Amino acid sequence: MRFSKLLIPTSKEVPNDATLASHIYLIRGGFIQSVGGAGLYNFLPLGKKILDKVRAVVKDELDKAGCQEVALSFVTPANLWQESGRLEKYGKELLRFKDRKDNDFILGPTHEEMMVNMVRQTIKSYKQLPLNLYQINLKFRDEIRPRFGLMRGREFLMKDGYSFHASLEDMQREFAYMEKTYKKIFTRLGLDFRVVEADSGAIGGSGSKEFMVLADSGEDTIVVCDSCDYGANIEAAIAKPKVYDTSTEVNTVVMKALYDEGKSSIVTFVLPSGITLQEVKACHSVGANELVEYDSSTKSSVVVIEETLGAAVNPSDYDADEMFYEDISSVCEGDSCVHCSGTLRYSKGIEAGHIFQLGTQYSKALGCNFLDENGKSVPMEMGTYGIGVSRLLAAIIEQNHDDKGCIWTKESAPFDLQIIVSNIKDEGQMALGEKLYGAMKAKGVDVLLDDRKDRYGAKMKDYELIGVPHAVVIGKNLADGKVEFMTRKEMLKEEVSAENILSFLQERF
RNA sequence: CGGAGUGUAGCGCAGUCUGGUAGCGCACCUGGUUUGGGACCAGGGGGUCGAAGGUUCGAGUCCUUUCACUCCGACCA
Repeated sequence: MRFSKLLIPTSKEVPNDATLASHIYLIRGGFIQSVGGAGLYNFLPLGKKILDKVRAVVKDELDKAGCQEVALSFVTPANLWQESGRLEKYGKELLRFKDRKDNDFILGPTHEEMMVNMVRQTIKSYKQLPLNLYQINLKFRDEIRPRFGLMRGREFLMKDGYSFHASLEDMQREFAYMEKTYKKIFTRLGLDFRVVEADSGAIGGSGSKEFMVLADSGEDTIVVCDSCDYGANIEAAIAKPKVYDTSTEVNTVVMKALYDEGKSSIVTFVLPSGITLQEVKACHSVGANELVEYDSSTKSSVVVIEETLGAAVNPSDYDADEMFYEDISSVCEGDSCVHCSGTLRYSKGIEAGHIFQLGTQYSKALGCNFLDENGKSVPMEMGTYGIGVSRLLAAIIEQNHDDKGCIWTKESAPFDLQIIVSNIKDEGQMALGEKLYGAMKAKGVDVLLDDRKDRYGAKMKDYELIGVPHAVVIGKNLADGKVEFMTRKEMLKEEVSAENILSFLQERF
């Protein structure tokens, strides 16, 4: 590709709403463009190219793992969501609309219903199982507050996969296999990540693991052990129980627990003083949909006591209809790891993938059954597996940038090599540039030739901003028979003689 | 949904208090000079001032309504 023909509006100006490096550089580098609607972006040629490369890595590994790609209709009939019960549960994040005949539709934020619908129409026997289907398609979530560019957009590209099994054991086998496959994907993309135990949120299900790209700008707090590979989202993290006795001071937190159909109850949580309530754990302990702040002296109907307090509290101090012990504490930095007694630390992560053991939640609700060996009709065991493909672009930059711009990893780079001709009016420089460009292209190397009229400085700034891994600079040193080979990371420059540069490149690429 | 702000050229902003010819920087077009770290000179194009209504001889500016966006918070595979 010739730079002079490329649609890539790079800019010196930082968009005034951008705070994250990925947001700033993706816009400044001309990869994406704001559309004006909150959380909506256009992908310009280079952004689209990177998106496709990341997508290709995901697809390649999944296909190798025996998954099959499909494409589900983006517009989803609302009645499927009615069947699963999620139409009410999902709330305002779900974009709903009507067609001309006044039928209800939604834009899919995730496609369990659609995929289950597809499978229940085609799979009837255990002999057809297992099956792992996925798609890489646009999703829409009407986020309360979209922000951070591609990190939390409303429209985004997600890979969502679903597996169907005749037994729980087979589903768990596939779950473990997907974890392995995901590790390969993130490793190929050059990311530093951690697999952590997670809360499964609105999708539901039991076992769930998140793939966290480690970055200070991440929105999630994860707990990691410094001596083994234990990691968990703060919402699901556990630590080695601490020991308390009757001298321990306790605090109480009163909250209102909300349930389906507008039901609610007042709950008192009892914790050692100095320990914060982990709201997600607390929410699960009472089986509620949500906990909200509540300040009143009304009598609580339920009392939940942090389980490690044990005999350190006297249950008769509390008056309630129901009382039980449960782990409701936030893990603190410095706590001990349950697996190896190592020290736990907080870290920030970007959730780039999430895998769940769904079980039969959706297959039961939607009647996705098959006949087992005994001719009995039973619901399929399911797993579900997501990767935020467009978010990965942001995650790659969050982890790979400097104060000058992007530093794309090998498999995500928009080009393999950039050839910078410092002064295109210098015939010698331009001729060598064209020669290298032609030779590299012929070899199948994806190369960008900067043949613009601009000066050296402008071209270098754009090179640094765009972040192609390597470049050849043909400039005034050509008069002495020398050119430079540059590596974007650390901006290392190697002097190579103009005579040898072609064979040098032939060896490197 | 609470709190705070902002809507003026593709982008970033001034002008609004105190009503009187629509401005600046970047980007863009033409010509010339320049070519190792975002060049310079000269000339030029581009605007329903978010929208609707009102006050006024006259509204970007004042009043009313409305829409959108941004930030902080709550929320969130």
